Amino acid sequence: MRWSDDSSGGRRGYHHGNLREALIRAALDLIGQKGPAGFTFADAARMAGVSSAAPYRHFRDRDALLADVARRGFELFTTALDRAWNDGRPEPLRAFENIGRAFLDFARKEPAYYAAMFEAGVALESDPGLRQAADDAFAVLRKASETLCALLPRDSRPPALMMSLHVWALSHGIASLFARPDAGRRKLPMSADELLEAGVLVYLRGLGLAGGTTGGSR
Amino acid sequence: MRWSDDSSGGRRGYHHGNLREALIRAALDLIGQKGPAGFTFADAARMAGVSSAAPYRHFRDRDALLADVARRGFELFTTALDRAWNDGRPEPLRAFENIGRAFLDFARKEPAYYAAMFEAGVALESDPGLRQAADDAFAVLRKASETLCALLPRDSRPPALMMSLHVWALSHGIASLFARPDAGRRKLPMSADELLEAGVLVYLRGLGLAGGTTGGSR
DNA sequence: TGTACATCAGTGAACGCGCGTTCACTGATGTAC
DNA sequence: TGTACATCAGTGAACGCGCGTTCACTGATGTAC
Repeated sequence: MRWSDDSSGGRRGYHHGNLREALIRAALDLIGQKGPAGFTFADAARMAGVSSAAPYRHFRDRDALLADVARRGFELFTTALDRAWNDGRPEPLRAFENIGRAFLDFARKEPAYYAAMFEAGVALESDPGLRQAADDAFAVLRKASETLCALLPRDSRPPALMMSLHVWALSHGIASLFARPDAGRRKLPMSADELLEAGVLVYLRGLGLAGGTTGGSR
Repeated sequence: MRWSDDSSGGRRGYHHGNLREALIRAALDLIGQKGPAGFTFADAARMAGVSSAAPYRHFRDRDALLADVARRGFELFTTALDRAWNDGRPEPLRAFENIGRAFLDFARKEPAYYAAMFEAGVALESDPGLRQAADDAFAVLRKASETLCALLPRDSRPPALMMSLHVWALSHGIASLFARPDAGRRKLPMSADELLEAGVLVYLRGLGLAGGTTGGSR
């Protein structure tokens, strides 16, 4: 056991003390700068201030490190979504929209994690717990969808799984097209947040879940 | 001028005759096999059967080749979407759904193009005409959205641009999560096509555009 | 119809570079007694 | 409290490899006259 909070790369002698963490932080930095493809094992070692052989004490190879980053990303993602949902408070519909905002927020504020999770092509099997972590994140949205569905009369309830897949896909689509660092690929008439919120509202209205008519009354 | 249809790499002597095309085909092959990150200039040259210096006669560098692939991808994409829309025939709503199917179809059948277009991180400025080609593809969806919007009474028309962005994002989200070679990341209770069609229907209903109530009547 | 010449699209050898990986090693740490 | 020892997490040198890129070159093609 050791001081687990050796802030950013400062060596304490021969032993690094927290190389595993330092490598992960380095990976995040590098992915943030050059994308998941541009990240190399050697670079991460250099950034952590160790020799290029050192990382092998902690990760089988580059992919193992990436998979670990992705897993952690999903864990943080789950926490963020769960906090946004807040058990459906103050009110399911509003809480549902909060999930959407949290989704985009995460993509924007943690582009490196997001890239490792969704764009690095990491196989979900490459790390024990990665698939589980990804499933956990999705489960938040699924649970929220179920809560919303339960508000409808029993004979007009859409499948909650389908609903959560739709919202998940729409959120990811908006995030990856419009809320990433390489954004500006297309300039929008509104923010990504507004776009997602509007989309989810229209969708929910289509399910009979959100009030209002089509017009401007909001 | 020369026989432009020298099928797949067969040299005809000292001059290749169609190296530019052969390199693009090689790039598509390689991207299809190993993803856009795994594609290298040298590999493309090898696959086309020329020395590693030859590609420089046709492309400034690797990125220029990728950008060209992306541009061509968008051109094919535009054609596919436009054909699916078919000027709104036989009936706008059905034609609109055909666009969605064509979108996923393209992602599935041309994963290499799709990756170059949406996942390779190619800057839209890196090729003259790339941005235009991307805009043209989007314009098909936009035009279709406008046609649908025009079916609504003037005072309850949603902005067509917003509508097309929603459908574009949903389509891309579903394509990139569920309709790619690396799919199986999550197994679905329905096909990607059905998922997208259902999503678009719910969305359109939310706009007041598609008939039916929420229940199972379809 | 032939010849000279400009142009073009290739060659192949060479270079520097950085990556991934292995290896025997060694300094630091923790622990048994 | 001290000492011997096992374990662990690093080093640093070395390797093979493939990539990107440049260079002077040369074979093929097209064209002017």
